[in-house]
Amino acid sequence: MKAATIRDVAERAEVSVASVSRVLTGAGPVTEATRNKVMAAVEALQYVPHSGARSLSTSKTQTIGVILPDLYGEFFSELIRGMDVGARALGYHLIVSSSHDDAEEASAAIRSMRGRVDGLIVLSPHLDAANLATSLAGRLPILLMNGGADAGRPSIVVDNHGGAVQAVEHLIATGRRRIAHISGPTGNLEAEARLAGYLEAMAKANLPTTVVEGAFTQASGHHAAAELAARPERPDAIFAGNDMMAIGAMLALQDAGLGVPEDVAIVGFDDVPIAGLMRPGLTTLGIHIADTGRSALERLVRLINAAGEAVADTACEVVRPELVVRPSSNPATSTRTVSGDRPREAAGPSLLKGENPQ
Amino acid sequence: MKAATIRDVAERAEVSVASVSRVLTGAGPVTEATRNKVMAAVEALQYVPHSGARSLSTSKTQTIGVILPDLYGEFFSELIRGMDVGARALGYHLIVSSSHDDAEEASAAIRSMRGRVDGLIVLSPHLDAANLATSLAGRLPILLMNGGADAGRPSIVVDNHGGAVQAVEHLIATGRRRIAHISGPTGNLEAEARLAGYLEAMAKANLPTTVVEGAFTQASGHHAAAELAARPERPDAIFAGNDMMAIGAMLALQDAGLGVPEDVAIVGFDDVPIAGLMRPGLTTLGIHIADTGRSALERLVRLINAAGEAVADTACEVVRPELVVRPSSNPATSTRTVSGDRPREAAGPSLLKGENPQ
DNA sequence: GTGTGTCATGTAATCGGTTACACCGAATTC
DNA sequence: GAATTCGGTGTAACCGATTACATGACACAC
Repeated sequence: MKAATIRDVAERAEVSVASVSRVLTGAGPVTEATRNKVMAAVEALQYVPHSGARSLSTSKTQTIGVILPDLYGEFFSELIRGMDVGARALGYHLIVSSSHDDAEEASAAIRSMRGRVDGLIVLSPHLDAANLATSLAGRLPILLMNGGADAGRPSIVVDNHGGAVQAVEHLIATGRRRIAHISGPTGNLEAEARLAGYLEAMAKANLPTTVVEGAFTQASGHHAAAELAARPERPDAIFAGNDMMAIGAMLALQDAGLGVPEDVAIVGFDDVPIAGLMRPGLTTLGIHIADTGRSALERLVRLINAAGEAVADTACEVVRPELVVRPSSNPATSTRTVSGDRPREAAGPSLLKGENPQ
Repeated sequence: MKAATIRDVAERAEVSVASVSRVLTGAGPVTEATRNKVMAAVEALQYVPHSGARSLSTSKTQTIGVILPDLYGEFFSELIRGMDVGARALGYHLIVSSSHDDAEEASAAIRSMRGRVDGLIVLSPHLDAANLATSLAGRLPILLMNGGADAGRPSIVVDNHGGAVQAVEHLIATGRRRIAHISGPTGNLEAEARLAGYLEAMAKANLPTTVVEGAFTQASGHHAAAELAARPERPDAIFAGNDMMAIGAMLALQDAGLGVPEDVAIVGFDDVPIAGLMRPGLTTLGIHIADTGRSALERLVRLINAAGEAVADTACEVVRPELVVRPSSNPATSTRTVSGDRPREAAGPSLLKGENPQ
């Protein structure tokens, strides 16, 4: 038994396909009697419009594509969660595509989405991918979240530089002087902005800098911190380029018998959910990840609806991270656990409460 | 400038639309010369076939829908990641839909996917949603991962009962006797199977049982453990229904000044990535989440391709969790950190290595 | 009673692909 | 040399919706 089409419904309801369509889309005038007949037939046949056919005639898909480098790790899963919430609320579907290691793969993914989506959100740390994206996608609305402020294109970026400065200034204010940085991979725009912020803040305070390159992974943070701990001039603080590296670093220091924060203070970046669960809780720069995802999606939908009109929205929205101080950088609270390290439930400003089963 | 259609390409290449289609789909015979002309035109016009139109004539979308209750938490994000990897490898797209609080919403989501997907993977803890799904989806291939062994339908379930028995037996073997269980929410099939396993193993060992109901969230685990810790007959071990509750419980016990595992041992379920990062590392029942997601997707694609043929695959595949012993249940290794608590990088049997940026 | 405007409805073109079928020229077979 | 394949190509029908336009019924005004 094949699925019912609009003609089957029309036949059963003894009306024309046009009337069925009008009832279903809500456009155009129909009598109450017709509506009832149609609805009854729809019910009886379990009819659901075929979205491919609909998209062919309306050239709308009610679907948004999200291009990610990889959805490994908590940052992206939180982001997607926020987007999903936004999409549901606006009646959109979400199609995700990840694991693009290079610009080539990313642009192939973008191309394969033609006719499948009404707009794209692109998170790509690859420098030129953004350019490729714009050239390839034709007139498809695109929202960039690739970390570089690409003027002239609607985009959302995190103030990585400002966040890094905050982190360093916090460490200096709590008495640290030998502050090392574990950076993200070179070539990644976010990583470079955070590194630049670190260097600037250190220079301003006339302190010497130490940088070890990591790869945004927990393992690389572990490795980098182990190396730093072994140096004769061991740092008394580490600012890591993201939380996962900060966590790796924390475990490495603890494994090496060093106290956090007594011997070495640690600050991360992102405020992923795990950050508050570590002991000691991790000081970090909080971005309301899910909220950012949601508002990104909402903005893209606005762009889609405004397509063709005077496109005033090419702004680059900046998300300013806020410093979340936890025991990992705060000697005063080091030994005993401090409340405020389970903020996901209590204090989190996330509007998006979750059931969190499993 | 509108996007190019197949007719534009045909015109520019001076061939018919049929030839263009044949070149692009790889079906049917074409001369090398024709192929070259077509490819040149495709290149020049930046042509990409409109997938809505294609799906209309072939009734295939190369897209798979995933229905989740909510993608909050690490379990689901890992699962999606695995599915995404599998989908990419097979040339499929992934459309996710989450946050369905009840059977009503879930079935609405399923309905809205008609014509949009070639098959569905449904993870729904709602008892009757499975039935609804089958009745609503018509002939759409569906793979159930809803936790109940729904005979006659292809499905994948975790051996929750067996895993729970393993957890309890491990605790008994390491000398614990007053073993409490923090269960998942009633009505959730997985939670109930784990509870049943706990009760059975305890009965077999002639030990008294203690059960506190949680909600699979970290907060509920925290709350439950705080209550247990305050009881006169404080348990010497806690088996939590999942890792997030186990983590909440661990933090609560530590906040109450109790030692883990000296005073109370803890075992979780799922082996989410955080589990190995806690101090002490959390003993848990490991499911290779991403691998499971990937193989689920691969199986669904097989089902899709076999549609119509003798449908032999209605089996219920069982994933057997394996006990991952970490310090939270192992007094011998309690004080000093033990290697093996960063298995994600080194020992993890996950085939799916990730870049893990951010 | 005729003219006019409104409203509900039906007919058919259209969106952009795929593909059954017809066709044609060249190679093979008798 | 005529008959038979057969590989390559083009024409046009079709997938299932939306929607411009035509039509028909009916009410109201004159």
